[in-house]
Formats: sequence, structure tokens, C-alpha cells
Amino acid sequence: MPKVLVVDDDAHIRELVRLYLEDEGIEVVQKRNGAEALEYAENHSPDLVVLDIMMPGMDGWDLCAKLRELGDMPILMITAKDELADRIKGFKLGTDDYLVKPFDPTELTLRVKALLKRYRITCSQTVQLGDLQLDRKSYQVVYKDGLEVTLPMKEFELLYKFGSYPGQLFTRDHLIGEIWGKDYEGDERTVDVHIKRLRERFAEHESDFRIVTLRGLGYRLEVCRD
Amino acid sequence: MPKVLVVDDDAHIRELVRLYLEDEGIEVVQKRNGAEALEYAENHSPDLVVLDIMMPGMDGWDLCAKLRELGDMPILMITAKDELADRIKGFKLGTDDYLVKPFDPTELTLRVKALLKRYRITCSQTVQLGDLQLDRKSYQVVYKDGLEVTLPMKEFELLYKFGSYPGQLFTRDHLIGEIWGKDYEGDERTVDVHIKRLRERFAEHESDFRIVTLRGLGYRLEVCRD
DNA sequence: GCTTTTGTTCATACTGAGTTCATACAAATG
DNA sequence: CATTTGTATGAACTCAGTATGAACAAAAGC
Repeated sequence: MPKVLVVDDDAHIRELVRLYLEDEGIEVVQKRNGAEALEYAENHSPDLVVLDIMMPGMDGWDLCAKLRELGDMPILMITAKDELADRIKGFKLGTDDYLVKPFDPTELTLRVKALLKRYRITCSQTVQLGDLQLDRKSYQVVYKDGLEVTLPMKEFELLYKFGSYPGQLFTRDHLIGEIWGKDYEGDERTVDVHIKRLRERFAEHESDFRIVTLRGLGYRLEVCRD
Repeated sequence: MPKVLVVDDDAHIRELVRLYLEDEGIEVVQKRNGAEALEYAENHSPDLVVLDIMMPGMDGWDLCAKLRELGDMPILMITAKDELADRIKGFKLGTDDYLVKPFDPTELTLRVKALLKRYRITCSQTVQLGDLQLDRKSYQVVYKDGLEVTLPMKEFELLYKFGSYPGQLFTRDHLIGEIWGKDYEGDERTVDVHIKRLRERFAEHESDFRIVTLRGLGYRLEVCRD
């Protein structure tokens, strides 16, 4: 399920966008300003960002530039007026598409879907984890020396999750929700088994990270620095 | 060098586009109408098509639909007026982007470049796959020793797809959408059979690649390193 | 027409990822 | 230190997902 971050100071617009996108099975997260958006993007890596140029505080341009530093998620800009100069500036900053206010929500939906589709194909989602590289396109773990190992789905998803947010605590509940799906009706303890398998998988390789148990809370990935 | 097909009955516009795109190192081919454009596209597979909706004879909509049958090259439409209904219709037909007349050539250039980048255009219609070479025009596989084998369409398209993105995971759903067409209403499992046939076709030849199953996910082409 | 090639569906067997479970272990609590 | 609570682990089990052969359909050659 794709996750789209919508950044606008106008709650009405955010809601409008949410309504339409959720109809298409897209998860929508709303933020009011650049600072909040940036913080969210850092921790949750949305699949796409819809942002308004005119915002108090950090404006759309700054946010766009900062988001580009985080990764290459597609960005769709909403401009108040159809200024060509703005559009050119945006393209140079790495924006992928434009909409001019007032926009038709249907068109927004279509453009978002088109971008998401393209992004899936062209952008490799990869996470660096010490000497390892996790490639979501191939579900492979690539070692520093070039050795490639394909992990089972759940194991990969878990490691990818941990690797995306090193140091962050994940409750079993949260992991189940994100990886298994919110309507999973099995035993929460199955997470333990997969963690165990991940541990023994990388135990032999003297890896520079480990998954730590926080008793009563969950798990956390710890990167060992030398 | 990317190759862009520009379709418009107005020679001035074609020339304008040509001037700007060639400045960016893009090869431009001009056609005056839908019929000519279609014939060209069939034989030369441009990397991107810029087309005007308003044309005598076959209009932009028809051309767009027919181009889509040929392949999934990106299409940028030029509309005379900014009609939302048109844009929505276009998106449904598979258009990737829009420009409204009169447009700024600079913006056209930016959008064309963005689209090409998004599609990660590779201009050759052949794919090297270890010792094999896949020629999309003839649906032939050429072996290192010069032996040429013509594959059945589906098998070739599959192998070509895999060969174009080695290591990348493809879900059955995605393969069906790209090769069979988005409105295919058959059993998804038919992919399995074609994969199986591809496997047994190249099993005897000791090939340096293989199609790997990712349980619950799809398939992936793995190139064996020596 | 007929044969051959290509594509799809189906039934069956098979595999292994994912789950569950029982037990052993470790950490907190009083 | 005894008890409780939470976690680790090995192994068994289950079943969704896959491989495969063959039958069937449809198109392309002859």
C-alpha cells in the first residue's frame, strides 16, 4: 500500500487530497508545515510527497531541496498560480510534476498514480546497513564483497524495516501491522522466530549490527561503530 | 541518444520542438499526422512521443491509444486549451504528461527530460543477457556462436523484460500488466507456465542466468557470475 | 482443408516459508 | 532466592504458493 505525504497549511486541501487518494487505496499522512513534514519523511520514508509551495515557515522550495537530500521519492508540487518560472525552478530542484491551484482532485489522483507507477519501476529502494545493502527490488542482501543472498519475504521485510530506522524501537504490534498487515490474526510471537532466524543468518558473518531485545517493549537494531 | 517522435500538423511547432530538444542531445523525428506517426513508431520504436491532440485525420486520442498497443513508450500530449476533461481522458488513455498551448519550449524540454529520466530510457532495442542477445525487432535470441532462435512472443517478452532489469523482482501482476496488457482477464498463473518453458528452453544450454522464484512475491532474473 | 505452433486452463504433486508449540532460558520483581 | 513474566530456540506442522504434465483452445502455416 503506497504511502503519500501531503504537506499544506490549509487543512481543507489536505482533507480533500486525503479523501480522493484513500479512495484509491493510498495511505495518506498529513503535515501542516515543512518542519513537520521533514521530520516525518526522515523517519517514515513516504513513497511520494505532495506539497504546496506557499507555506509559512519553510516554504515548498526549501522543503523540496531537503527532501531530495533524504532520497529520491517523487515530489508533486502544488502552485498557487501558473508561473512558468516557478515550474522551471521546480524542475531544476527535482520536482516530478505540477498542479496549479485550483486543481481538480481527480487529476491529482491520476498524476499521483502515474508517478507512483513510474517510481516503482525506475527507483531502486535500497538501504545501507553497515557492510550490507538491502535491495527491495530484488529482495536481496548484497554483502560488501559482492555476495548476494535472497531472503524469505518476512525476514527481508523485517530487516529492511530495521535497517531503514536504525536505533528505533519497534513493538511486535507495530511490526505485525506494517509487515503482516493490520488485519493479521495470528500469534504475535511469530515475530520472535523471524528475528531469531535473522540473527542466526548473520551471526556467522560477523556483521556490524545486531537486533537487540528490549524486554517488554520490542526490538531495536543497533549498529556497532568501530 | 534518446529518440523523440514529434507529431503535429503545424510545421512551425515541430521545428520549435526540434530546435530545443536537439540542443539537449535528443534526436527528433517529425511526423505530420497520426498515420505517418503510427507507421514510424511501429518500425522505429521512439523513446518518447510528443503529440498534438488537434490533428486532421487520426486525432491525438486515437493515436495515443494505438501507440499504447505498440508498447509503453512515454507520451506527452499538447492540448490547445486547458480542458480538465481532456487531461483526465488522456490520463485514462495512458498519457504521461501534458502541456497547454501556447507552451514555453523550455518547459517542454524539461518535461521531456523528466519523462525520459523517469523511464530510464535505453535506446537500443536489444538486450544483452550473458552470452545471449535479445533482439526485440525480430523476437530472436542470438547465441554467442551466432545461432539464432526465434522465441514465441510471450516467452520472448518475458525474457526481454527480465533481461532489461536483471535482478529486479517482478510480480505476476506486473508482468501480466506489461506484457499481456492491463485489461487482461485471464488466469495469473499462465505466467508460471511461460516461465517454466523458458527455463526448460535454456536448461540444456548451460546458460549464465536463471529465473528465480521468490515465493509469495514473483520472479527475478539472476545472472550468474563466474 | 489439415498440421503445427503458440497460448491458456486445469489437476496434481510438491516445496518450503511461515506459524505454532513445548521447552529452556533470562530478566525483573518482591 | 523464589516467583513471575517475558524471550529464545528447536522442531514439528500446515498450508499457501509453485512446478509440472497434459489437455484443451486458438491462431498461424502449409
